[in-house]
Amino acid sequence: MRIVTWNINSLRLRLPLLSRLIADYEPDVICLQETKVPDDLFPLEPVIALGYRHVIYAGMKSYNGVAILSRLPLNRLHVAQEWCGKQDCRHISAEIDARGGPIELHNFYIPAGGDVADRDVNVKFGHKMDFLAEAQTWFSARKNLSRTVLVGDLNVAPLEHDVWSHRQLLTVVSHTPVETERLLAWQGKTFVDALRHFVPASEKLYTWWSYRNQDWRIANRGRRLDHIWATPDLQGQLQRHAILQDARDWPQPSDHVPVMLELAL
DNA sequence: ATGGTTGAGCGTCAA
Repeated sequence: MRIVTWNINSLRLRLPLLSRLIADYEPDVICLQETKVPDDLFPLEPVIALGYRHVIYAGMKSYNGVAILSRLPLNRLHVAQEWCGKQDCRHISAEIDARGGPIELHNFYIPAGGDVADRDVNVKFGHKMDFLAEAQTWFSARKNLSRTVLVGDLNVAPLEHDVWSHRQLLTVVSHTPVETERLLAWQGKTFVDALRHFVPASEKLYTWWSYRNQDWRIANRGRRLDHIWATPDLQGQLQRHAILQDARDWPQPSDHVPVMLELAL
């Protein structure tokens, strides 16, 4: 089973790129963030035409928005509709009908957190920290969580080599110690970092390159903001991963690239 | 310290 997560930064604008992703990588399940489309305008017909008959989404005008597109049957899980008391379309979850039993899938778009890493002067940072804490609480209350995959744009690069310069980014939102500690506390023993299962922590690994560099490849000031976690019982099924870097050079690209996990299911 | 770019959708705001 191939699962892709991608912050697409407007689904309607990048439908042609979605089609390219599908042609190149044939994912069974695609989790999207920043769809930026209200539910009544969701491009359902084109998505179905691409072969994804099982589709769930939660979108709003202009901002945020998450969706799961699947070739396998899905049951939407109506849990935790609200995070931090807001209905701002940052989480959607489903059970995937998989061989050997259902897989529980969570797709998150964590708040970016604004520019200043201080909740007293920046409410967006406070929101991000509260969201991470609430997510940790929610998952730690789930006893015996198994056969669960969590993906998304978590907007935190937790490890030293998840950013181009650990030293220079220690004060930059996404890599500050309070954020990275909180993200790792959420991951805890509940989840395995599936990408780092394949790529040692000593190697640089990025999934996002800013639009604000003339040549992203030459500057290579990347960060690993997009993640795939799995419960430890799935560790033996982790088969392959891919960071689809080439997508950063597709026409009118997202600043995030798709990330794929293949499970032996 | 600052600015650099992109998207949604028409105000700037968010990233």
